Amino acid sequence: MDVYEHLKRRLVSGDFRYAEKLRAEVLRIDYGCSASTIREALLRLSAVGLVDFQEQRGFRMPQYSRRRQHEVTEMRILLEQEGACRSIRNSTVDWEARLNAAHHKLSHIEKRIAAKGPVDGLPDLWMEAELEFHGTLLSGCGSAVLIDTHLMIYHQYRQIKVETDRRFVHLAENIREHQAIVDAALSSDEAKMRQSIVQHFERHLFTKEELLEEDAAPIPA
Amino acid sequence: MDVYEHLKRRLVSGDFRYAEKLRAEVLRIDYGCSASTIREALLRLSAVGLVDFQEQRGFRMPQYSRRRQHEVTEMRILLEQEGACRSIRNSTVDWEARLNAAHHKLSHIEKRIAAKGPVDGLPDLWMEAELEFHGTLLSGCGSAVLIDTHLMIYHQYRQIKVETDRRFVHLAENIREHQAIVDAALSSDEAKMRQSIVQHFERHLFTKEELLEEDAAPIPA
DNA sequence: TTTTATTGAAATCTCGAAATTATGGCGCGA
DNA sequence: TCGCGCCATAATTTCGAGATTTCAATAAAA
Repeated sequence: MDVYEHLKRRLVSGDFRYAEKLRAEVLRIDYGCSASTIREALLRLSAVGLVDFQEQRGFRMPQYSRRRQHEVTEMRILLEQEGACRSIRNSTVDWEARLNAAHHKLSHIEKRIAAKGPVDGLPDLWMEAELEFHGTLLSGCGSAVLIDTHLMIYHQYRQIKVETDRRFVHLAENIREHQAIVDAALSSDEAKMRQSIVQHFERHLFTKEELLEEDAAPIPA
Repeated sequence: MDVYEHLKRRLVSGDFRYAEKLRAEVLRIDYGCSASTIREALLRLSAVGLVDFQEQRGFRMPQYSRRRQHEVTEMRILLEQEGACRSIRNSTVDWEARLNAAHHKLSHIEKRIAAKGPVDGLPDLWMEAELEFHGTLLSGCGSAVLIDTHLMIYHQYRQIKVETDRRFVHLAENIREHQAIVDAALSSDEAKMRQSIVQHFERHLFTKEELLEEDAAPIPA
């Protein structure tokens, strides 16, 4: 079993609570390996921002913070706008087809959740399909560096938003917003793409006041 | 001694040649510690893109590639434009002063190099001052995530460009370009800032043809 | 000659124990 | 009662040896 990949999955799937301590000696039991192997995975995860690491004080799931959610969301906007617009500029029929397919799969799952609620393995399927959709959006941009950087930020975002996203509060809006992104792609309209991406994310940004409020006293998710 | 930080420094300072193998058992001698400790540092460095890691095949200094230089440069343009413009929007006297100071230090070193050549510890001083300058540029942007992401990309850029940058081929242009960035900052002119940043980097971008040429046959730095 | 097997050496990875450092409880003195 | 230092316990980090895998050189076969 690949400890690194599996721990990463758990970190962005809400298996750990915010600020929860991650003890190698405890986690080793789940994987039947030594603590060193777990430590190795945790160190790598800390380098990509999914684990908080302090020397001599061990590892933790990151603390939730509005400011961090705000900044990571801003970063997603920046990177997805750039990547999507470059994909449009390089636009191929293949890319459009793949984006359409990814959107079709995603919206199918979203509609099932809208009908039945988040049952079965639907939340996991949704997470997978959502990543696939946003990944496909950038897949035509022509820059592996941009794609990798975005993937890193995407996982940080997922980790911050698991708890709320798993409740699927904004399902109807999400469906509309994803559709708007596909429309912009198919009409090769960069301005519309930029606008659609902002609209998709702006509800997860905070106002200056909300951020300052947090500085005064920590606020749970 | 902090193995991680020291190895990082060596990786971006040209201590290793492109694609050179990094053997933990060899490096341990430099640091007087066990191979596991080196391995740990190398794994973390691989997570931030400064070391190539392949399972069961060990660690390497990354291979040079035009495409990678092109993509990382594009990424720096994107992130520094965004960060610098946000710094301008939040502009404070303090930020302007710090940018001015960082630029003053940098251009002082650059002028000494222009006069005497890259002697003494000047290249190291230059590297430090250049990072300080570009870091200060973003320091007022208000986003730790943007700053951290930029820093990661900055180090990747440095690693790719050490060999050429240490020869200080474009010193005169660099001085002018840094000055243009400071001017844009002091006049709070976002459009001019974006333009100055592009001008500072565009000579490190490649044409489509140059990139395709590399795809046919690998090309050394 | 070219390709495939074999085999020994070298590199990598995993492990559990030892060394180091933090943490929390208790007594002492203010 | 409160603060401070000390000690026992627990957690983290380092280490070197053993197990596994890769690499390279040579031999065998096509």
